[in-house]
Amino acid sequence: MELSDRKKKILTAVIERYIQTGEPVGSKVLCEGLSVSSATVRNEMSELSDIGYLEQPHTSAGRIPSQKGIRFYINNLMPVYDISNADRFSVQSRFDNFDGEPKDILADAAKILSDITGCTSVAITPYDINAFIKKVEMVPLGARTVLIIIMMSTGVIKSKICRCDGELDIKSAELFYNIAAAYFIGRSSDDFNVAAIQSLAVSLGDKALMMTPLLVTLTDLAKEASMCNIIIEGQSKLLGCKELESDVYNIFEQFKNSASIASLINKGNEKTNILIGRESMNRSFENTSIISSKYSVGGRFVGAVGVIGPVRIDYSRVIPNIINISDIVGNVLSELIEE
Amino acid sequence: MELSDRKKKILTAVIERYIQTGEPVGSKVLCEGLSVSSATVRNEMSELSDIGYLEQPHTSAGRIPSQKGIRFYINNLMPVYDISNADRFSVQSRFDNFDGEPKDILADAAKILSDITGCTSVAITPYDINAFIKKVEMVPLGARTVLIIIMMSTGVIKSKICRCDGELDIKSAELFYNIAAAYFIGRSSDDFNVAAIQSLAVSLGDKALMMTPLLVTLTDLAKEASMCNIIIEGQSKLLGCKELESDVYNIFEQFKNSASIASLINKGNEKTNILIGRESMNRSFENTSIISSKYSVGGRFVGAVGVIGPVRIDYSRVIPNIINISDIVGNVLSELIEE
DNA sequence: TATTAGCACTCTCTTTGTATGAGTGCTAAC
DNA sequence: GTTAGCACTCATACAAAGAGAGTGCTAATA
Repeated sequence: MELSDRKKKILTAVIERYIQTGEPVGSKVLCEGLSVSSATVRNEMSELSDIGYLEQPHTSAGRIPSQKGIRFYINNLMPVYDISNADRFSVQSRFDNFDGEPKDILADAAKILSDITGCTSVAITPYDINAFIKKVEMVPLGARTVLIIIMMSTGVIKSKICRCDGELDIKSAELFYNIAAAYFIGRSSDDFNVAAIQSLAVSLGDKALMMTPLLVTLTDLAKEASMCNIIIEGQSKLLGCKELESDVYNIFEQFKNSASIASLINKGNEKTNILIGRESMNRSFENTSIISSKYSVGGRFVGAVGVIGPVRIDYSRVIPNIINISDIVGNVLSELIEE
Repeated sequence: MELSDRKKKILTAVIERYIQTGEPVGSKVLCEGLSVSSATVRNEMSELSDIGYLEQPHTSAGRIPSQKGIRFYINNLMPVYDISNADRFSVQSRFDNFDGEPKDILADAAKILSDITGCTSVAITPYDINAFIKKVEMVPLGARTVLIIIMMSTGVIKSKICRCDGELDIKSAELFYNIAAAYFIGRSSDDFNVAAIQSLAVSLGDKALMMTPLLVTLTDLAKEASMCNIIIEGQSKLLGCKELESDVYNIFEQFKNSASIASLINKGNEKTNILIGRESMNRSFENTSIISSKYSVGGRFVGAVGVIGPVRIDYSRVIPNIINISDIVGNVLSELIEE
């Protein structure tokens, strides 16, 4: 079902105009740019409607692109712009000399992305199924209070306070570090469970009481540090979208479900992923498009950044910006891990 | 301008019914509970309108309370319920054996508060103008990467990654701890500024290059740990409010301005604070009520929790719940500091 | 055969008019 | 001081009419 050049031109014009204005597009305004009469345009549009690329809100309105039409446009018609070097450097410069944890980098990336695109943005902290614990540290903060710190191979750092039943002496601290080195470092959080920790604790004899809270906290930390976090920025941007008015409550509710959002942003194996409306298979997002781009650390995709906006989002402008930021995030994170 | 008992009864009835239904209240429904005719009620309501306690959306509608009327109700008429012991213990139990940092406690408190009240909730992490640095720690994470940890007298803990120009040896680490003990611990973040840190760094001679990033990071951390953070939970609850429909975008924008929200929640010197609509002196919140209660640590108010909802919020139910949670937060935080 | 002008048709949107009903304010009687 | 009665006001719902935008179809044209 190959489209004629003229049909492609008309479909492109309808979509680009609709994205710009949000209004249905009539045959009259289109014929100007095509040097054919409005009747010809009407005939063509009628056929584009027949194959499901355009639809009519009602008989006497112009045409708006269907989600299927937009999909065709993105796959076949959309001009591929790249962002200017100026824009690229301007974003890059905001990450120069970055000092911080992965989640700070992604929070910044989400903020920048939301500013640039005018959309709600989402970022996922690095998640790697092969992630393992790289380092465990413990810092006493009070007589019975210690801060346990964990660093993952992904660069994720987490810390948590732990309160002990008694005072922590040097012997106990040494024991803790030995256990961490023997049972935790180099392992992934899937490798140990509550039962394993308990049997480990029991084997410690009179030190069990002292060690148990520390080991439980460490186990919790490993779990938390292995989970991916999602960061959402610019939620209020969705409130301005008229076509999302009835969805916005449900969308905000969905935002609380990190796993669901993460799976939408992280979908597929390709670097860049575009979900148009119902393609997300999620009722709350049936009128939104979700555009995301994965970032890689050490040659593996470990997370993604993206935006959520109305279906009539400016794809050709937004997509290269998302890719650019995901590349930068990947680079910054990679440098972070190397050290 | 003392109101007659009957006027008080009528004002109370109008307000409580309006809070429940959101609809204007007519004279007919009111006369049933008062054993007078609707005409009498009308006369009384007319006078209550004259003094500005009630208003009419339009001639043939019933009356709704004005913000002034609600203020009078809260100050003089509202029954003061207390929450049941069952409710109190149920909330208390969610904080038993709490392991975590202050901000985790407040995040939990905000979540619980939002669940209980059905409103958007806000919590402020402890802020104390007299706060000082209690402890500084440093943990090496990589050859050139260290994590610097700071603990404030308020119990706030913050950590930040710092990248050094060279490898950190034991001598440098010792020097860092010495400087921290001499210049940072026991001081507040206001006591040092960039200039002071720079002159300090210069005085270190050949160690300056090594120490500067560490000291800059430490200074940043002290600043961050001294600032109060605000936590907002259940934002989407505002989307359900019809009377806030036109304000919700502006409200969400305001939520990004931590200082503005903090000042609203932390207003005044009383433990409990109620801002009805325009009393907040903030256009975005002219149709919302903000109810908050300060929590104290060591006998001083250092933060607050509260809710933001429509002016027709169920004050008599919400207020005691907020107070209860603020008390619990104060207790949990106080225990945390003691250690 | 592809294109186009012309025209009837459809449907939304806005305006106007009318009826309904809830609730009020006022007046005169109790 | 209280109340019954009634005229009045205003929002809301609904129907009818006109304007406007855009279409689909048909017949003429290149």
